[in-house]
Formats: sequence, C-alpha cells, structure tokens
Amino acid sequence: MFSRWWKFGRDRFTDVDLFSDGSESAAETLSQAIRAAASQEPDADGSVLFGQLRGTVVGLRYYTGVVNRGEMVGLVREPHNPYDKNAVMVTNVLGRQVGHIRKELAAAMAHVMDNSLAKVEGVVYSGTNNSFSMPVTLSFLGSEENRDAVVKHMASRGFRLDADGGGAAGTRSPLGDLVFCTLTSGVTIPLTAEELKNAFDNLFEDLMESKDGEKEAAESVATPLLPHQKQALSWMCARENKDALPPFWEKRGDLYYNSLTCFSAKEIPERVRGGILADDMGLGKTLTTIALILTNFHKGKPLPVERCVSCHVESPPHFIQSKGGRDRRSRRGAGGRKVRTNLQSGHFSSNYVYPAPAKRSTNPLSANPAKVQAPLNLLTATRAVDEEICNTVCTEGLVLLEDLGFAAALSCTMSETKPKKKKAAEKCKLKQKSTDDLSAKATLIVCPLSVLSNWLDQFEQHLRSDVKPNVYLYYGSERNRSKTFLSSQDVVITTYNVLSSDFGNTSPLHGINWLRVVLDEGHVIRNPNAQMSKAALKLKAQRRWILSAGTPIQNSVKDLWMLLAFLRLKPFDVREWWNRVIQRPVIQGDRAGLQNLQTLVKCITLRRTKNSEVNGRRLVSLPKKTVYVEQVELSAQEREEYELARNEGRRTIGRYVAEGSVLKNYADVLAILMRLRQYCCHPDLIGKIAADLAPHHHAASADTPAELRQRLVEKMRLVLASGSDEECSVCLDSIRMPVITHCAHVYCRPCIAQVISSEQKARCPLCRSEIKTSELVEFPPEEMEDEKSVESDRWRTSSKVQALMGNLLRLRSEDVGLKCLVVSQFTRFLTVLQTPLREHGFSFVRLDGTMSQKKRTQIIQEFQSSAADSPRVMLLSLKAGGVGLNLTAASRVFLMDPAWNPATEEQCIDRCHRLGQERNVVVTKFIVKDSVEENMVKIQKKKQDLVEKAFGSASTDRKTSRIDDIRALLEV
DNA sequence: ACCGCCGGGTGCC
DNA sequence: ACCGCCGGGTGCC
Repeated sequence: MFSRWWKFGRDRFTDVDLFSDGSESAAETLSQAIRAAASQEPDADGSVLFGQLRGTVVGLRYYTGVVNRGEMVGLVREPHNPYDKNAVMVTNVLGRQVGHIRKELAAAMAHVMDNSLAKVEGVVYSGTNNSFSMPVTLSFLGSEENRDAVVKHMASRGFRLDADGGGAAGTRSPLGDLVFCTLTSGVTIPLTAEELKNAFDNLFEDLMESKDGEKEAAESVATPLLPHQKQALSWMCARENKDALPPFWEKRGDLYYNSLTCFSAKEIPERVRGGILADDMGLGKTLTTIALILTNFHKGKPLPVERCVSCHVESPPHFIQSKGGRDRRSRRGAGGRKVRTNLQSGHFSSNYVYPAPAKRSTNPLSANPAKVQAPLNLLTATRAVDEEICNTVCTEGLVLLEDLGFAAALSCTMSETKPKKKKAAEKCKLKQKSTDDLSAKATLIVCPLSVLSNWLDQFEQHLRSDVKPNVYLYYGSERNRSKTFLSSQDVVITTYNVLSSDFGNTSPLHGINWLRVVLDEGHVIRNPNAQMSKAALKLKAQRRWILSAGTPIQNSVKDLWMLLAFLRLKPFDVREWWNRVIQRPVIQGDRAGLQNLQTLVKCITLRRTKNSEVNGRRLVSLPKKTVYVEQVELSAQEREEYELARNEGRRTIGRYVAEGSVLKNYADVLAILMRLRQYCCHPDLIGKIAADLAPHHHAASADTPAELRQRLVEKMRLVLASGSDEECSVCLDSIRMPVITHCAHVYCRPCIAQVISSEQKARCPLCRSEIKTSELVEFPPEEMEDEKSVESDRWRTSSKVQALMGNLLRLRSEDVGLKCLVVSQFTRFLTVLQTPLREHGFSFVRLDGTMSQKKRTQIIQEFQSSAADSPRVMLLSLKAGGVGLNLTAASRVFLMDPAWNPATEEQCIDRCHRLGQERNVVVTKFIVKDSVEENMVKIQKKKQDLVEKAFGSASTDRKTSRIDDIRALLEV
C-alpha cells in the first residue's frame, strides 16, 4: 500500500472538497484558464535542464486541491494577484489550486517565467508533516542560450540551481527516475534516432486490440459485416460502454491513481468513450461506424428507428399534453426562441409545429397551448429542458411523451412502446439519478467535403430499406440552424469547413450535447492552431471517435496531442502534461516515455492494414493491382516546341537562381514548369494565360489597379493549377474559395478573413506584409474559362492523346463492359480529351473540382451504375475528390500526367482499388520520354526514399524544398 | 505552526 | 523599561 497522505487532516476540508458546488465551479473556471494558458505552451523541443531547486508551496489550507507524494504539479503565474504581482500559483493535475510558491522564490521565478527564459516544472517528491506548506522540487528547462541568464538571476536572489535536484536525490520516487533519467546522468541509454524512428513507425502497426470478440450489427444494418468489421464493432461498443479506466489509471483502495503523474482522486477520472479507428482505406470504416451508430445507442441497446411498411419520410409526431408545460418551457433560453423565429420566417415545413414561449401574447402559437406537437425528441435540446419537461409530465400524469431513456430500453419496433407507458413515467424519476446522460441522442459526423456524399450513400446502401433514421446534412447556406432540430436527429453530417465557419459565431453545433461525435479523416485536425481543430475541440459529446485512413500522425509525436486532446484523454488534454510526461521524454529518447506512449496509443486505437490477418486469413482480399508506365514519344513538331520552351525556361530560372530571387518569383517559376508539363500533354493546354505572363513581369512594377488585379488573378490561377498540391497555410487543408493577397499569397477566403479580423493590423502569415480584406483578390465571376478555345473545330491531337485513345479502343474491342478512369491534373486536358472520346462513341462523364456536391453525387452514381448504357469512361481531375470517393466500377486507370506528390496518385488509384472492386486493376501512367515528366518521376522516387530514411526532419519548408525540386527538374 | 513573527503586558527573587 | 522575558494571537499570495 502506498503511503497516502492528505494535506488536510481535518474532515471539514475534505467535505468542502467533495461537496461544495461553489468550489467546484471555481475550479472549473480555473482549470479552463489553465487550459487556455497551456494551449499556448510551446513544444519546447530543444529544451535542456538548467537545474533544479527545492522550494516551498505555502497557503495549502486555503485551497482544495490535493497532491500525492511524487505527483507533478503545475505552476501558473498570477500577474494580477492583488497581494503580489509576482505570485506563482501551484495546481494539481486536474487544475485545482493547491497553493502558492513562497513569495521570495516566486519573486525570483516571476522574472524567469514572464520573460520565457525557462519553463519551470514542479514535482512534489516528499510529503509534509503539516497542513500549511510542503516542499516542491522545481526544474528549470529552456534553451541553452538562456541558461546563464536564468542561473544568474536565480543566484542573485539567493537561489542556487542544482544539477541533482537540490538535494532531492535521496528521496526521489520512481517517477523522478522516469521523467528525469535522460535529463540527469545517463542512467539508461537513450534511444538512438534510428530506434526512435522505428518505434514511431510501428506505433500504429497492427493494433488489433480486440482479438477476443466479434459483434453482430443491429438488424437494421442490411450489409453483413466481415469478420474484421465485427471485431471493430465489438471493440467500439466496448470502448463506448465499458467503464474501463483510461490508460495509467488504476484503483487503489478508495482512490483512483494515475501512475504517470501520480495524481490520485476520489472521483473516478472521466473515461474516454471512443478512440481512434485507423484501419487502412477500404477496410470499411464507414460501414463499421454506421453499424456502431445503429447498434450501440443508450445502454448498449440498438438505435430505435422507424420501421414502416409503405416506407417514407418523417417519424410520426409524438404528443405532449401539458397545461403547465408551456410556462416551464417559456423559461427556455435562446434555443426555444430561435425555433420560433425560424418558424415565423417560414424555414420549417409545416409538418412540425414547435412549442413556443408563452409570455408574448402576440405569439400565434400560444393561443392553443394545450396541444403541442413535436417530432421525436424535439424537446431535448438540453438536458435541463428535457428533465423539466419530464418532471412536468410525470407529476401531472399526462404521459404521452416518448422519453429517450425509455426509447433506449426498447427494441426497435415502435408498436411495442404503447403498452409500457407507466414504465416511462418510472423511468423519468430514475433518470435523474442515473449517471449517464440520456438526453443526448444525435451523432455528429464531421468529414471533408469530398466524402460527404459517400456517407449519405453508405447510409442508404447499408441499411435495410424499411429503416429510416433521421439523417440530416448540415451543409449549404439553407441549412437548418435550429439546435432543437439538430439535436433531435439521429445523425447530422457536416464538413470541417462548416464546423469552423460556424465556430465563433453562434454555432448551433457547439450548443448541442451530442451522443457521439465522429471525425472522419480525423488527422486533418492535427494542427492545434488551425481554426477547425479548435472548433472540433469545443464540441460537446459523450463519445468521441476519430476515423483515420492509416496512421493518423505524419511526422512526429507532436501530431498525436491534438487527437488525444479531442478524445479528452485525461490528463493529456492539457498540453503541459502531455509535454512533460510523453512528448519531451520521447523526443529525448527516453525508453520509458516511449513505452508509455505505446501503451497510450494501444489503449485507444484499433488499426488493421490491408495485409493484417485474422486467424491466418487476410482481412480483405483485394484483386491484384498492376501499374505500368507507358512511355510516350513526342512527334517531331511537338519536340521542337518543347525544346524551345525548355531552353527559355532554363535561362529564366537560371537567372533567378543566380540572383537568389527564386522564392520571390515562385509563381513565375511554377508557370514555366507548368508550361513544359502542359506541352507534354497537349499544346492547346498552354492558353493565352501562360503566354501572357512573361517571366520578367513583377508585381512590384507600377500599373493600374485593374492590371494589378488581373495579374494577381493569373498568379493565383497558376499557383492553384500547378498541381503542386497547394495548401492554405492557415488551415493546412486544400484551398477552398481561394483569394490572393497583394503580396501574392493564396489562402482560403474564410481562413484569411479570420486572420485579418482577429488582429488590429493584420499581416500575411507567410511574408508578414500588411494585408487588408479590401485588398483580397478572388476569381472574377465570369471565370469559367473560355473552354471554347479548345473545342472541336480547331481541335488537334497530341502524342499523349493518341496513346490514350489507342489503349481505350483496344480495351473496348476486348471487353465492352470495361470502365476506365482517365485522370489528369489539368481540367483543360480533360476538356481536350472529350473531343476524341465523343468522336469514337465513348459514353463518358466528367468529375472535377468545380462541380457542386449535388452534381458530383449524381455523376458518381451514374458512373457506378451497372446499366448497359452507363458511362464507360470517367474524366477525373486528380484533385477533385481527395480520399474517400468510391469508383469501384472502374478497373482501369490512366494517369495522364505525373503529380508532384506520389501519394496523390496512390489515393486516386485507391478510389477504384478498394473494397468492392471485383476485377484486377490495371494502372497505366503516361510519361513523355526525355521530358520534365521523367525528371518528376525521378524526384518522386528520391522523395520517397528520403521520407523513408529521415524521421522528424520532414519539417523543412515546403516551398524551399520544392524549389530544390524545380532546380533539379530543369537541371540548373 | 510541536514553528517564527508581532505586539502588549510586565518587570528582583 | 530607550531593555529582556513571558505568553497569546496569529499565519499564502
């Protein structure tokens, strides 16, 4: 039994600690403040230990926070403390205040902390024999250049920084060894960079936690699950339902103890209901998640969904009759009133009548309060409201409400509900005591726009046709923003962009207590500074899931924090504890730290690869995939034009390199390369745009605003069309609604608008030039290209077109039913290809980034159809979909031009080489011989090797490294 | 706090 | 009595 000590011997303090609501809410706001401060905490990767010293925590008796022997404590500056502006507050892992650092020491530390000369961390190694103060060991960490200043400053105040922990060595607990072994003398041999990289690569390999169980989906799921999907379902249900403690927590007697921070508490730590499902693409994460939603509602029961014979539309209304109800409901906050507003402005279909506040007699609805009609769970916007109504109903005995808890206890069919109304009333009373919050009902799915339609399809596809859960697509300007409405759905689907643009305004999504939030492609929130990451963190939910194709981390252990924070994995959702306990030890090669990280990840992640096996059998057997490279020879005339352009480009770029102005002329350099790549495909791709943009033009040269605007538009077009996979530096995602600044950097409009509005004097995140909203330039509305210029009458062929058509004609003669994807980065090339396709009688569809979501869905459906007259060819723009698109009807892929990023090509191929593909897949990559394309392929290979070798060093500036690519490409 | 510090009461033994 | 000594009140920042 570990020696447990409480700093309060007297019971009254314990009582205060446990039962005082006041202190609870104070602690809540305090921990929020700490969390806010901690989110700004830098990674402090290169920090070294300056030394340690022993200090004293005083004033323990005034606060409720408790600390155990060996526990880490937080140190928070309190510059506004009315008694001492140097005050340093001490908190425990939960953020509860423990005391203060004694003022003399605090005065010395304040200077160090306020000037960020060092980060100070505290650990309480030994107990105290009184209830007024206790010793604390403080470690000062920072970058080497500040060491002297810190040591001197502390010394001048009479505090000597010791290398060995200020005499704490003798009393060091095992935790001290664990955290500091690499900081002090080499007790253990640190991991080599190589070992670390390997360990890190394998972090997400084959985390098949749930070998033990399989679970069948609810009967409303029509598609039979594969064995590995049943495993996943079983694991996910267990993660949601079981009361297992989070990793590193254990029960010790009456207390819950965290073995990493040594924190212990009487209250059970908040459990992580959810985790990371990181299966490889094609293993059916979407289906599994749908199965989870349908199978695991409250208390492990399936989601009650409507069964109807002549199946259509909404669930039947559920009635509430209550005389007192309206008065109570009138106390509702904005939610209720908002509904009314929407109702009055006619946004709702007349199927629904909403309860409304009764206080205003002008409200037409209050005229007849006796009978209020609402769809299922309309009144459960907040738990308070729910219970209020519940109470009303129970006490007055007018029970006609389908209570959620009640519904949960039933099997799916509604017909059974009627005889059990008395139980519903009992349930009402019970519910208040239950720890589970049953008011939450809806699952929110957040995904990239590209997979939005996929989710809808899959709900349609995998459910029994007579089962209609309420699935609402929260997207588009007409979206229904009513919280009451949204929280009454079974499933709400939205995109990261909608989520982050709603965030900051009065986001209904953030006002709802979700049953479950699912982040699809969840690795997109890895940057904690990005707006959409912040928005995701603020969602309220009982269960949280991250779906991720493959390992959700890219470069380093840092990427993991955001995921753990989203999952609310205590205590690591506060950055400081993550840094101290996991990130710094791992980066510094601490084996124990790595071990802890592995344990952590293993507990919350399920990941299988396409190659994983269950009982010696592959999870899924995908058909074979073969990739061919077909070399294309340019005709004599094409070669001549190409060489001309190449020589000119070499000269220009050579000059830029000599001047050192490559970065400044980035767009021009891309333009030159682009032109060469376009020549490789088809001469008509080089529109007047590229020709106009002579490389000697500079944005700096004075010209009319119209000219400037025009040139900025051209630059933006080039940057976006370059196929170089530009991402917005604010949200780190692909650029949507592009705008270009006067300093010629391209961002998403909402992202940069946010930046500008958040600062007095906004600066470009890339070059720090001053920027204004009024100076953002976007594409003119008539932008839709003069496609005519490449249309039929003046049409000519090219070697690459010939190569493709040869293949297509041959394939058609072999197999009429065969479907092909024809992929290019240049939408104009797709347009060029339409002519010969039409000429040879191919039926085809086209999918590119300019299409609306609705149109996309329609086209994909058309292409996927097995009807005899369905399209044989899809012209696909490489960047049109991103991951997730399902194009399994095709089994041949033609990649018309190489991409900078080989992963983009892989993703594209995987759209048809995935679960559901029944034929062998053959991929043909066209590469023009002796051209920029061949060099691009070489660079692709080199890059891949580099990525495989280097670990953590991939953070080199993307643009600089691309300029090295460019130099290599042109051999300058 | 079984401390230190403060300030009032007190004053040979 | 401009001290010492005693004992009660008191105590984070």
